[in-house]
Amino acid sequence: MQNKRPGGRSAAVLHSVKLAVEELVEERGRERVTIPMVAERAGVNPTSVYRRWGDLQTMINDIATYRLDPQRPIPETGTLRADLTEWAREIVTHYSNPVNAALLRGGAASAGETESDCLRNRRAEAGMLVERYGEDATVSVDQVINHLVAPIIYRVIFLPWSLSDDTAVGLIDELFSAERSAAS
Amino acid sequence: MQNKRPGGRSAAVLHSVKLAVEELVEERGRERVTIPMVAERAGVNPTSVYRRWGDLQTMINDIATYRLDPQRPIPETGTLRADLTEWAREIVTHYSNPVNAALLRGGAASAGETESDCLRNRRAEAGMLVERYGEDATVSVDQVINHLVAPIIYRVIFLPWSLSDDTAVGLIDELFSAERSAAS
DNA sequence: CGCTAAAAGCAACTATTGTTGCGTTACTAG
DNA sequence: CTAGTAACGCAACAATAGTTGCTTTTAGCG
Repeated sequence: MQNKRPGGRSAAVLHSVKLAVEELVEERGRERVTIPMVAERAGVNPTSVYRRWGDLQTMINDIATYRLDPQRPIPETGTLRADLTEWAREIVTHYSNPVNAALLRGGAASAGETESDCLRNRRAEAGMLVERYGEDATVSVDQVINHLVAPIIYRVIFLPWSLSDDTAVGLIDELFSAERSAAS
Repeated sequence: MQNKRPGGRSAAVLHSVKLAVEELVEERGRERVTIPMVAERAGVNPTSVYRRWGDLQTMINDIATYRLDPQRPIPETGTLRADLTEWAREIVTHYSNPVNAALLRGGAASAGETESDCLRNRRAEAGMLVERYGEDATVSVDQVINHLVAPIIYRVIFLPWSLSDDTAVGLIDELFSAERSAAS
């Protein structure tokens, strides 16, 4: 994706490839998408795609990783609980979009092997949120991963129909219910 | 996989294909395994594979689904907590094997689209365990999914190095810690 | 502007994947 | 044991994926 000419034609190509990947992954599932297909849909020469990304794996992962903008503002309401609630709702909303869900499932397939992991940014954000409150934090990062992130992601991947708007708040309620100690 | 001649040569083919898939998925990750590759490794004609399963997706999913025998005995110790502990340890152990982890990641990729979901059996077992104790159950199936299954599966897929022998007991401790009410 | 080189396009090619028709093997029912 | 047929193997073929060398366009910079 790094590119010494980020503007003009390159940008246009990138944009249309992105769009094509998203459409195709949603339509057919990641497993049934190929580079020639993407190139045709994007109105771009397959060679350009091969040369920029090398293979499908890399390309889709790359596109998936940056779909939820890592630069976006992170909730900052004053309490950890409210921050996490806001943040979790955002994630649920994001993955309620079938495109994003499909990209996540694709990312899961290559999670063990490649460097790029499409949830890396999410975990970094969780860390920031908790650490912001230092000693006052009543839950640990591990607890956030285990009982907030994991259930959401699990459901997105395997039980997408079980997600609803209040999935996030339900999980938060449980997470904070017992004012549990921060041991993992 | 249904086959009107389950014995003899067919069985041998099935067995060697299974083995080949497991080896290759572990070696190269599911995304980089192809049917011709599997056939060659198995010492079988590619045509046989194409005719039996149709495509890679179906084949791998089929093989992954039955790797943790659905017929195996389910823990029955007398208390829900002990049963779940035993059961969760089994799952962690199972997925600590890189072959199984790789197959799971593969299954995730096609979870949204196909009928066959390689965790279906796991969820059925969770239901059985909890329902066995009826009203006495202090945790709900949903809680087991959210706070026991989900964290394990999430870590298998995205953070395999973070799994250890006591991951299961840690999660069980948290699940039962507050004698939480069985609301989800 | 006008250079320079990075990135895109094109075309010919190779390699791999997937299909089909047909002969062969060998499982299973009787 | 035998007949019937399901599943396998083989070979030729078709379709698709990926590579390479070269030309054309054009972003970025003085």
